[in-house]
Amino acid sequence: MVVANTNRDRSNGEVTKRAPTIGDATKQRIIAAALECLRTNGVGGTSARAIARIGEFNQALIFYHFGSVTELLVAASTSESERRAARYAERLADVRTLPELVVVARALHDEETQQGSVAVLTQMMAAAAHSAELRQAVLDGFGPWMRLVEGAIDRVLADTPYAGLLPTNDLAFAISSLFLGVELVSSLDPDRSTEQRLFQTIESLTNIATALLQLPVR
Amino acid sequence: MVVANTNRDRSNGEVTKRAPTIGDATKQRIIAAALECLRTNGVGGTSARAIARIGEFNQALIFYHFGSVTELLVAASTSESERRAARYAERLADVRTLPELVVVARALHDEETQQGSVAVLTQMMAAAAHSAELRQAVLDGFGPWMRLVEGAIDRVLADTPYAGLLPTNDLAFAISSLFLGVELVSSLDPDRSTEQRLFQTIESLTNIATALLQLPVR
DNA sequence: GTCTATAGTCGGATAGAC
DNA sequence: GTCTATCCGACTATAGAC
Repeated sequence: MVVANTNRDRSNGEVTKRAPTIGDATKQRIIAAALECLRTNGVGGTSARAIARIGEFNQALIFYHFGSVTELLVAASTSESERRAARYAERLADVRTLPELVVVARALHDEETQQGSVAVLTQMMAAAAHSAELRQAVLDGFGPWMRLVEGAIDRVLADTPYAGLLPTNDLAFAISSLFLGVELVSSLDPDRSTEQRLFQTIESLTNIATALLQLPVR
Repeated sequence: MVVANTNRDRSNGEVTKRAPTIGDATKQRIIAAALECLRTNGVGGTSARAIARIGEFNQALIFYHFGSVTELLVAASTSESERRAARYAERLADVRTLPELVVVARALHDEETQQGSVAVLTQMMAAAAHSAELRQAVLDGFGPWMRLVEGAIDRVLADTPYAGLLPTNDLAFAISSLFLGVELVSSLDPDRSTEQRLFQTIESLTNIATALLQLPVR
């Protein structure tokens, strides 16, 4: 994967009337192949040719539709972030207590890991090191995600004496980062024992934490 | 970067008498160039030729000393892990209270980020996706690091009612992962405002947490 | 909008001179 | 132990047929 920049999005011409993320079917197909390529081949093995092989289309299509491989990855990152945000929005919507949050977090973690979207994210972050545009796209993707986490934290704290007293945006950033860190380390571990033990510990400590949350503020 | 495997470590022959990590000067020079290349070019831009250009030595030397680029990265990962462990050992040795731990953590975070070793780690994790050997090396590197964090946590908890009651290995894993996650997200953010705010928040919450730690166990 | 063909560059890895 | 020279495959990106 070598960074390059040429013209972009020739197929859309000057004026875009569609929502930016609902491209035509071909673009979606190319994006899907790019994600699959990142997942299975990594950044180092991700090239226009490798992506085209996976998606079974012609390599030149990538340059026609996206201008360069890097710009395709930017589109793929955005697409992936939206998918993730939608999933978290759905799952976190009903969370109102700490035990619920813990259960949902573990389920999401298992799904994300199993489906390989952690692998994609790792590769995206690595690729981001050499394209400011891609770095921004990946960072922008974290925003909505953290806001969803923050919303869930707000609801969990709503019934406690700490409601409105804690900096929930920092808490959301910390919890999201913790989640990300655990996912990344877990993805290196073949048997995932440490990760499973951590989740068990968290679950068994939840009642203590819940009690702490009911404690009056000094 | 394409994964490959050939013979390894021809220069050491059959019997190794030196400690495994104190290779000769040339090997160290090659490892340093590889790390620099990962930092500045990323996985995608890391090749035998690129590394040799940075270190100003001949490209063939890499294959003579390490057998393949992937095996060079394994050696570089180990070297980097040892460097990190030594640094953390030194800094965490005197930590005995929560406020001390927080101060040291922030200082370490700033140093690691500024020196670009977070960037190297990101690229290593991405590269690890396609070499089981490299994945193991990166994972192994986390072990000593987490044990150092665990030691510090043990000392912090020693003077509290929680001494011996909390699963400090899980705590260490969680805190290390949190640290890693924060570093990775921070490395994407150009102005690092979120990160700095988080550390400020943590510092200002330290006294509350210290008070909580003195609370009797139910 | 999709294809083939091609340009020019860079990659891993080895053989063999010194 | 270090170098030059080389094989050959893979890469990005474009031109131009359909």
